Amino acid sequence: MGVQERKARHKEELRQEILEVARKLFVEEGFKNVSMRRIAERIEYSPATIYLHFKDKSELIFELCEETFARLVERQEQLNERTYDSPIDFLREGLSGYVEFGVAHPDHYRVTFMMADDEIDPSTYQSPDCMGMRAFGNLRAAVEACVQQGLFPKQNADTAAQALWAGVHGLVSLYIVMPEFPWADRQKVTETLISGLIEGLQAG
Amino acid sequence: MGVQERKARHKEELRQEILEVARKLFVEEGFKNVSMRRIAERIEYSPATIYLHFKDKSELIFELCEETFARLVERQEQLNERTYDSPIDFLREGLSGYVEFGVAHPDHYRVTFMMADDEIDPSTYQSPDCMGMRAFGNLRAAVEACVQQGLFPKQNADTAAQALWAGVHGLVSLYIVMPEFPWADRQKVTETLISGLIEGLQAG
DNA sequence: AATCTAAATGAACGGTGTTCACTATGGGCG
DNA sequence: CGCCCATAGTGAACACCGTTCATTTAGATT
Repeated sequence: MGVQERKARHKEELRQEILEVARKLFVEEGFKNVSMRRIAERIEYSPATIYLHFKDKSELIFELCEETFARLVERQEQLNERTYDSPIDFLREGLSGYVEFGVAHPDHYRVTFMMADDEIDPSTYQSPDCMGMRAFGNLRAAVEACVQQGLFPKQNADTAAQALWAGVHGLVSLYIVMPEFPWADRQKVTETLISGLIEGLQAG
Repeated sequence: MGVQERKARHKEELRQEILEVARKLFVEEGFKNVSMRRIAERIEYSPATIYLHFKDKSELIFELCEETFARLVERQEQLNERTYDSPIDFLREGLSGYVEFGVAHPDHYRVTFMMADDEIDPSTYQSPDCMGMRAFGNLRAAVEACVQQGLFPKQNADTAAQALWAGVHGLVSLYIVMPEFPWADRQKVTETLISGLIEGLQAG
């Protein structure tokens, strides 16, 4: 009965090859230029074959994004293992890490958090246990810690977390969409937004 | 020579009819579902005719966005005519107006500030005198006033304006892309971000 | 050798933006 | 009036896209 296993292995290999080729196309030429036909050409199978392994294009790209966002989540959880003078330092670290990550993986970020429901399927990309949402969850937890220690007086954890998220998301998405904009100094802008918001939340 | 004028008028009428039909399709069915062929069908001309009036689809949609963003700019400039106790009140008004506007015109906002360069042409959408950029310019001016009056100590106007812009842009774009997200309370989140940031900038 | 199963595909469907050689219309002029 | 020419308009094509499905192919089982 080793035959079935070999077949299954073979199938999994092809699946991985599809992902590999798609990943390469995706990071090198962006979402728009990844087409099922081009992937098919590169793996030397017909386009229809891809549909034996993935429901549709959205699902395929989703896996690539999950893969990449998993690295952000991992990094966030590594941060968790260090100790900090204050939960605010931890939060700050998480926020700037988020921005760095987004800028480093613009296409993955775009697909995950900047695409309309007619291009991607929100029910998969925004499900509570997908990596993008888990990344936000970690951020929320960091805010929760601050609230619990009374560092963000009069703040609700959810509200504060969402405001902070919007802030860093705004940075990332503008950096991605407007690389030619005459930014004052990205580092400084990022710092100003993060520190500004945190101080504002502390002031209450 | 009234003939040429009549012809020119007729041409302008057709141009306006194209825009009108496109606008209707655009707000009712979103960017993705506005196709040159569907516009052509509705104006009862062939698709090729549209290209006698617009360079390409991007330019056509751009005009619609300009039109709409012009209303934001206008509103901002009306704000300018009132007087405020503090330039901070004026700034706050501008920021919440920006968010309201974005949420009210999600498709126009998406095209103007959330699309990649392979879908739209940044050199037109991000030119310094397009309405989107003028809207930011007004915001920047409001920040400048705060800086000049020493209300944002140790802050550079550009850096602060860009941070604030990123903040409100983040709100708008997340609201647009994730309408199903369990927002705490959009009003409160918006308030938290705007007030938080402003207080942070005041604290310096 | 015949049969069954799963993988793979060719060809099509219905769409997209865009271009271009061509036709048709109607005003200007001899 | 009839001819000419500019301009408006178009049909058909190009080169793509995602997706589906009836059909073929290949390989293992009986």
